[in-house]
Amino acid sequence: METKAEKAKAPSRRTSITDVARVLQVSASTVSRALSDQQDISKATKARVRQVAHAMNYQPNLVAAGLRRGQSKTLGVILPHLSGAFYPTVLHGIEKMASQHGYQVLVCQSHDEVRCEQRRVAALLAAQVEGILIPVSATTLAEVNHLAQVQQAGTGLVFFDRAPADLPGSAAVLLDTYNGAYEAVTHLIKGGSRRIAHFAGPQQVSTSRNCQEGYLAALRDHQLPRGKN
DNA sequence: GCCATTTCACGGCCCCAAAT
DNA sequence: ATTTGGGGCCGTGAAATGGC
Repeated sequence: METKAEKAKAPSRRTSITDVARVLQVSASTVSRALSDQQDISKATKARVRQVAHAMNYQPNLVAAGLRRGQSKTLGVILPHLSGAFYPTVLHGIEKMASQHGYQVLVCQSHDEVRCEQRRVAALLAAQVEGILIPVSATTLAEVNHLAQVQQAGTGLVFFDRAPADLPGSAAVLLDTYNGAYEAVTHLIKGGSRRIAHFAGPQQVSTSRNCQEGYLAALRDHQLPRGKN
């Protein structure tokens, strides 16, 4: 019967630093240090290790490294969807900054649905991500227990674009859509475009409630009737 | 046979000791 | 002083072991 050690040597297993070390007849420690370019390894050894590792198609196991370090160097991003221009642009910025700081990014979609968002949050916590960036789904605003669990786990949590109102202690990067809409309408009115300013209804202005409220507040403050609907 | 407990393996990093 | 080796550790799950 096959032993555990023999199973571990199955040919389908991916190449580890132990395999590279065995070929080079050095220790796994030496391979690890050579591949991470530490100073206390000779140039000749580094070159040999890299050559053999490349030839054996070695890929570092980030899970194992994170296990020892106690950090995964991975961030999770949960987006409602990947369509349109906004979220892909934000994701590009997140990945760029994460990469600059040595972090990987895991991206999931919530499909703008709280149940799906809960599953994605659980999966990212299980993957030991160090932080989660998320614009909460449209149906999450009244149901934030899964997000509170992220905080309780000591995992970083940053909202962007949309954030729940009743989750103290969380960080958020938000667009000021209320004041943006208010300022835009005020600018039109002061520029003499009173008709243009109240031509549309709030739902034509934006799907964002904040934006709609800013629009309506500006009309009210400048004593204009609200738009079509 | 079933259940609970213990042991082991996984991959890579860190620290200390030993060799040169 | 520099380079390398070896053991321990991390969290999890599978396998082995023991007791009933």
